[in-house]
Amino acid sequence: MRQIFEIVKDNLLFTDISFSDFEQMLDCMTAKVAKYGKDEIILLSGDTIDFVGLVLSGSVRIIKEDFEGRTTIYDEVGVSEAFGEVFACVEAAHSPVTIVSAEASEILFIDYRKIISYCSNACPFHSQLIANMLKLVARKAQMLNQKIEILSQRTIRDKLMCYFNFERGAATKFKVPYNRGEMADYVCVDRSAMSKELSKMRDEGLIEYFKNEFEILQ
Amino acid sequence: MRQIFEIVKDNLLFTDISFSDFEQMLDCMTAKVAKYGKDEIILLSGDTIDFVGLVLSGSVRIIKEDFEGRTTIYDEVGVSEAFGEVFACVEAAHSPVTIVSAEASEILFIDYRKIISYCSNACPFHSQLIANMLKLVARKAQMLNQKIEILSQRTIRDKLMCYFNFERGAATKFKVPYNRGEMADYVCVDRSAMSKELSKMRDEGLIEYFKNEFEILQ
DNA sequence: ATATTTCGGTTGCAAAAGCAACGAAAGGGT
DNA sequence: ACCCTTTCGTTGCTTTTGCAACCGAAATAT
Repeated sequence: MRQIFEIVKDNLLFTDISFSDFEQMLDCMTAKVAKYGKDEIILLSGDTIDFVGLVLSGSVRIIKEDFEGRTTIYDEVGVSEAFGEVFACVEAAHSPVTIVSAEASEILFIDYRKIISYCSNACPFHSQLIANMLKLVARKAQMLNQKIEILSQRTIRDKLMCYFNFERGAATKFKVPYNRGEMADYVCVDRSAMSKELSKMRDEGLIEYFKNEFEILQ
Repeated sequence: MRQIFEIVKDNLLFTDISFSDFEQMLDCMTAKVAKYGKDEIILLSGDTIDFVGLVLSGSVRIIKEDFEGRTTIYDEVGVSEAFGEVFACVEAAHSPVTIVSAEASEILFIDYRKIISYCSNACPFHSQLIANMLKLVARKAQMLNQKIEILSQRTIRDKLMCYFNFERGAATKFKVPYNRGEMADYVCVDRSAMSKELSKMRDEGLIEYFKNEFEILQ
């Protein structure tokens, strides 16, 4: 329990929530932990989603499978990060996305309704929790905006540079959580075309890379 | 005042807020109404954004200007709808987007901080307001997801069909709020290429259209 | 160690998209 | 009514992208 708290306490959802609050919360919220192996499906597109998931170890991916087998990677969610908040909050009957574990992972599930509705025990931290949830969802919306900015670029090169700029932050060297095929799915272009473009960019002295490590050369 | 309430009361932000609550709110929230002519800039990218805007009449657009003059239309916001919530909620120092009036418009601005922080008057509706705000932002995030789905399509035709499917709902005939150039900016493709594709789709008996009115055939 | 699968770069070709320019039609203002 | 601007379809051309296939290297399993 203490371990779990140590992992998730930095998440926006638990801002100003103490350990004792947390203990009480999990009690009154029918939270549960589940383990998944690599590439296991956590939630299938079309299922109802009424929980918020918190990654305790490993990582999960939000993906969408095209009716013709093509998959788009929406996002990757790492340790202490949350997923499912948005769909839970709009109380969408059916999830438009599928969620899979990208590696062996442990997930803490919290019933969404218990977060947003005041419980009968009148826990004093509920209003704090809702305010936190607001921040969390807003942050997610901001991430989605970034993704839109990437996808609105017209050429593969521009998409890549835009993505790299978000990923790098202030650093010039950075790692991406995807291999080539996955990165192509993330920026929604053909893998071989992307590979071609990356080579060209390296030839022109724009970037340098090795495996999933990239460097922007000024 | 009553007029304003009649316009915005259907917005998610005011679910379960009565008129008397609303009156009290605007008092304690330093809300103000402003008028804009067509194509006036309401907020310039880079400015700080600490308000939620509610469209009382007309409509506004969320756009992003590329450093090389190209503009992308993120979204169009009509009467009784809100904008700015996301950026206000993440307390982003600088807005990544520009907001312009698409036509003559009246906007109600509400100070964001006054919404999310409990005011000294201990207004009883504040917690309701925060819960509403959560729904609002989650809804916005869902819209962004739809936009990503559109942009993740590889061909112009697929982008258009995806967009049309969101716009049409259950109907086969529907109007879009954009002219051709704007629609091209919205789905992030070249206008002439889009025009070409629309003609082809009409030739193939897929769709029919006249001005900004479209119809999906069978 | 060897077999098998995954990964990633490359190539050639076909399809799609972007770009620039043109012109007709529609719309708005004086 | 006339002029000027905006809108939108069209065309020819160039560039970019997608696609399928291949191959060697690396990773993983047997």
